[in-house]
Amino acid sequence: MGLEEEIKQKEFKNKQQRAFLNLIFTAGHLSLAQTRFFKPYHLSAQQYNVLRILRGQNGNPVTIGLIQERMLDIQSNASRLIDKLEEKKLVLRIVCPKDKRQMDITITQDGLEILKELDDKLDSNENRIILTDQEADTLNDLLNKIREKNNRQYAPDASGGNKK
Amino acid sequence: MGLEEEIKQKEFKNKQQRAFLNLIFTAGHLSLAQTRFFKPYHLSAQQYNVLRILRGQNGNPVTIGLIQERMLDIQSNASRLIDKLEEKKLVLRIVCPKDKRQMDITITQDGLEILKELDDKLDSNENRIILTDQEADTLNDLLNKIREKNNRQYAPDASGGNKK
DNA sequence: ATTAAATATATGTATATACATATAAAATAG
DNA sequence: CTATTTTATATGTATATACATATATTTAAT
Repeated sequence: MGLEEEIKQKEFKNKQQRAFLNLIFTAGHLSLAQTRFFKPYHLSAQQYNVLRILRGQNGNPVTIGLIQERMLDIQSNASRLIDKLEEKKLVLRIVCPKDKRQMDITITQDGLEILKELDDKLDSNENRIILTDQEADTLNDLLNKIREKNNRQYAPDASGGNKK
Repeated sequence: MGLEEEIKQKEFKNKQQRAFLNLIFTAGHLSLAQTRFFKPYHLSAQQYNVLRILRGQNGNPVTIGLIQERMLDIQSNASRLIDKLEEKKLVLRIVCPKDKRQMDITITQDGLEILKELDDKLDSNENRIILTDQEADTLNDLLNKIREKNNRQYAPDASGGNKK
């Protein structure tokens, strides 16, 4: 079903607007699907993302800042995410002895296990993006292009207006 | 900058995974940009979306349900969104006389004016998706394709697992 | 060394999201 | 016509997001 039917809107200002709305719309769907996928594990997609980052370090501790930097969700509060993961005993957080401002975060055995379980489950579903290699590349390129423009226009401090 | 540099991850399982992550990542950026764009007007992107739906009705009242149906964000709480818009006097909400369960929502003059202002501002920025017509079409098609698969796999009630 | 600036992380707060449940009115069944 | 089911909307609640601000520690300046 095309975007037009889904949101019952026939008219778009131009193809760019339609693609933009479709992007927001589709991402919303995917992110809801993700939320639902992770829910039975009492994890959010973000938390899963953090666990993967940690696993990627092969046991080396990682700071909150580094996690923040690598997260998909740019405004995410890594500190509170780690809180949640720590509560669930999926990560360990200790003060870095070299620099007491920093926290050394590592993934626990429990964390690794839940990741394993999720990976298996995701494998069987990961073909949820059912695109050919070429299509996936095209999509990837188009998204990069959009972000490139977007980054210039909406830099972190560009408020985009200042009405009252 | 490609996704690889932005999230400092060189390895993806496959092109599909990279495209999927890029989609989530890019949408996050766009939606943050939207949030910031609307902030000076004390509106959210969703609220703007609702106002546009209302304007599209040319003065005919619209029910909460219809708004919900047309919204980009599928799980959005139209009822509470209308609350906010009513507080700001941008919409009018009255009980429908024909069916007292329903609410008749209409956009106010204030609502129309703020929309006009935003439209102008958006016009000058709407080229933020700087794609050719052909690229925009391609993107649109790819997104539809993704959603199509996704809809089948993650139907509203498909929990996707049921661990504790 | 002492004060100021920078950095890493945490916390407060207002709003939004996801979802379950409640309330009220209308439609339908008997 | 009364009881039941369905529909339209609202509310409660736990969690997440955006962002401003606070705290602690290190680095730099004088």
